[in-house]
Amino acid sequence: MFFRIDFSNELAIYEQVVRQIVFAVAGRLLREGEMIPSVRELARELTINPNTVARAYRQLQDDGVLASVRGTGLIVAEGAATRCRQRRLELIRQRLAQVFEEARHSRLDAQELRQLVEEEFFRGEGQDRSAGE
Amino acid sequence: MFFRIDFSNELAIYEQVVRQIVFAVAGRLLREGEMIPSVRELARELTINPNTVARAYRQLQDDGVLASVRGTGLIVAEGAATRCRQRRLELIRQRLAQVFEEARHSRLDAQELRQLVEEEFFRGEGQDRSAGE
DNA sequence: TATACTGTACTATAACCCTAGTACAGGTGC
DNA sequence: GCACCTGTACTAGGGTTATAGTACAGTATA
Repeated sequence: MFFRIDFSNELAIYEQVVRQIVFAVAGRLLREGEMIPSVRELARELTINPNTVARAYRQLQDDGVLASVRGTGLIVAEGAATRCRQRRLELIRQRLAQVFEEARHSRLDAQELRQLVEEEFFRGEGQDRSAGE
Repeated sequence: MFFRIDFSNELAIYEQVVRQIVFAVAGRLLREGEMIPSVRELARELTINPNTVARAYRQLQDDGVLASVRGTGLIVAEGAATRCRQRRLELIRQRLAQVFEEARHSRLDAQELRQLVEEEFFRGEGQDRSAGE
């Protein structure tokens, strides 16, 4: 699968799972109606506790991203793609705004900030461009 | 003062305080040798617990950013400016890398991402440019 | 029917984060 | 000396996160 957990991240593990599934649906790595990994399977894969995965899945159901098929598993809900795309944009925008605000507030030189942005934007360019859309 | 706490932020409060002081020193809003707000004063101002501020200050001492003057208070340590500038760059770089990686991994269109970056970069341009350096 | 898989729901424990309150040694200024 | 400020160090309790383990109803498959 295409999920990774960053244990040194300040974000809670279950939040990372939620976020990555939202992003995966937004990027059509997961399609509407498609089944997602089971609670136990994903937990094993990420070496985290099944309860933590279950918590993420429950929240994603509340958000309308996932839907339960009794006794079988969870699928990507109908209409989730559009919603996730919207949410992905908001999340990225929010992060960018936060970094820029922080930088400006501490009077980091605009040009220096600009240069940082350019460097990081083009770093890793050409990665994650392989798998067929 | 120039500190603000975002209670909805995933970052722990004491971490936010640490971060903001590092950034303030980097941006010369706090100069070496200058006294910083007392534990109780900052706690009152931010409406958080003095223990939380004390914890942040203790960590900043361990990091060599602050130095204790017994019975009087805490000052910005000698040599802190350079160290904080370095750290600010790393922190910003890290955040940018994270956002870009996330966006690319979910196959957000490069141009769309680029546009988001431009929008947010120039939003708020002209703010935080007032107080005299 | 039996087996093996789903999600879901519990209890319990440990580690943090934050708050609240109290206490004390040390410095400053009247 | 006295009042008032400083940092620092405790105890205690509540909330969240993550872990471990157990249990059960529902579904698919052989």
